[in-house]
Amino acid sequence: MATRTTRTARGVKPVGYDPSQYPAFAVTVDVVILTMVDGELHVLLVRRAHDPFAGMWAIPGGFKLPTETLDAAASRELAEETGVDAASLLAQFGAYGDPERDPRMNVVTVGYVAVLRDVGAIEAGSDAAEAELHPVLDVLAGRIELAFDHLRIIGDAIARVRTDLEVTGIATAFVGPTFTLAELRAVYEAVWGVQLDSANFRRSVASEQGWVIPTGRRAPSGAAGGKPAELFKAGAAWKQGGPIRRPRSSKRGA
Amino acid sequence: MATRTTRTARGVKPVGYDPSQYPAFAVTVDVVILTMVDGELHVLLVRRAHDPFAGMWAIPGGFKLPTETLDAAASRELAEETGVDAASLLAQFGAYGDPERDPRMNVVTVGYVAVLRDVGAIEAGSDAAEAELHPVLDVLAGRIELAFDHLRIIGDAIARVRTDLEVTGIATAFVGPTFTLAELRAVYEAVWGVQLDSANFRRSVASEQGWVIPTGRRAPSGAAGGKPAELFKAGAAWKQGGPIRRPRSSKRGA
DNA sequence: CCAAAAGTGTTATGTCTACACCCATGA
DNA sequence: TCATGGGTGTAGACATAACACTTTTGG
Repeated sequence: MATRTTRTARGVKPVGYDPSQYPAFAVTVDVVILTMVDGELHVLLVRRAHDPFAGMWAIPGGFKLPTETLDAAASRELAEETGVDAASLLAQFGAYGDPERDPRMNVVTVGYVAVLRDVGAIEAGSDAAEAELHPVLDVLAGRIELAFDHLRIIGDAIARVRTDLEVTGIATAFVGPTFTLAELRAVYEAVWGVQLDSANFRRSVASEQGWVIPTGRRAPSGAAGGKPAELFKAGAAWKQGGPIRRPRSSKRGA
Repeated sequence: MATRTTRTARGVKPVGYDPSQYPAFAVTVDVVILTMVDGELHVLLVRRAHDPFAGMWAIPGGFKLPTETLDAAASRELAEETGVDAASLLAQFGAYGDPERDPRMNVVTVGYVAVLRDVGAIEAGSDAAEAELHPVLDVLAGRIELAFDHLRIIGDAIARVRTDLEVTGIATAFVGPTFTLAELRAVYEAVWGVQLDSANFRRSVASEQGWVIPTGRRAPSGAAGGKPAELFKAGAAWKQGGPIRRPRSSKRGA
């Protein structure tokens, strides 16, 4: 029919293509950088120096260049912000284009989440007044004033990480190249807000092959003593998902 | 430090905001419309009438207007394409911005997936040469020539639906307002590419309360006879996820 | 020796799977 | 009455959860 033909010609892609004829947007990439500090999930925020939203906290981000992919833009932003060069840690989780999300112009932003260990060390070397780690619980509870729609973006990032923890091997990104099972378990507990039995956790991860590989070395005990924990490195099985299923009913709240 | 301050001022959002100073992109929304036909997952494709990629198949889409949200743009596209007005069925799953994805201009597109019943009936009323349902297996196998990066986009949409089937209540979107358990089970089997035991499926869905609500009515038997199946409608429990867990090892391939 | 944390063993309780069997219908 | 698909029952395999117990460290 005529309407369908018209729609197809108009809707799928423009036929005549004077770019100025189509609405122009700025495209940015925002990166939610998550890390564990003292068994609690934290997010890296930067303080805005200028209006709009001067003085408020925001997640780092920047413009996509016409010559780079979205993934490359996110990778570049992550490297500029933390010095970490690890594109594999980045996962795209959403796009945001509400008309009023930036008061100055039409901006569509694409959200990426990066899960890292030791952002603290990297970040501590720079001006703490400009970039800081905040507990995600504080952020999600609204106790931190966030610029733009960044509260929503961070919330979506957390939701994504929660399901990715079960479906992908993202858990190993939170820990270092070698880690104890307690460290790995703390990741699940912090992200899901649950308490996992250490004995059962060990069985799920260490008895089946491919998840963790013993290094033979041991981590030093804590200040209060305790048996030194075995150090593992991540196996190949994480490519196909995670060994831990999210408990269906959690005893503790999130 | 100076570098960080500079980065923050530059990276997060522009301070001076002459829009022409920042790279301009066209922003489109593409909708992957999925439906079940004869127990097989199908995707709605439209044939392109003009270059580039004239004659090839593509997923429907169109430009985002500066005055609407991304969700609204997707909703509008879905309504224009199928006549279905159901924003709740739409789920955003990815953004695509490779520099060369559109040979004419810088286009960033945001992918949405819509899961519907009876696209067939709607689509049959219009010109079949312009819009057609194709089995996703054919598409993913590369047997259909697709425009742009639409093969990748469709692949991502399927991957999203596969996990959403376990995590969200999207399964009910494939079936009508009332449905038999065999219809619902066929959704899982088609999307996951597995065979589920009908007896065990019934137990998971119908013995626990909140998933399906009996209507008292029965569906007519098929041509070969058989006991008429009970008709159910979806309960409220689907808001918090699905009752069926994806089997860890599938007997049949996907 | 004592507290603390790692690591092992054991048992009860669910959940998943496979399959046997009965029920209701169209041809 | 026979084939077909809906629906119920049930026993074994498997997974999960809970917790007692042993091991190894720091103080």
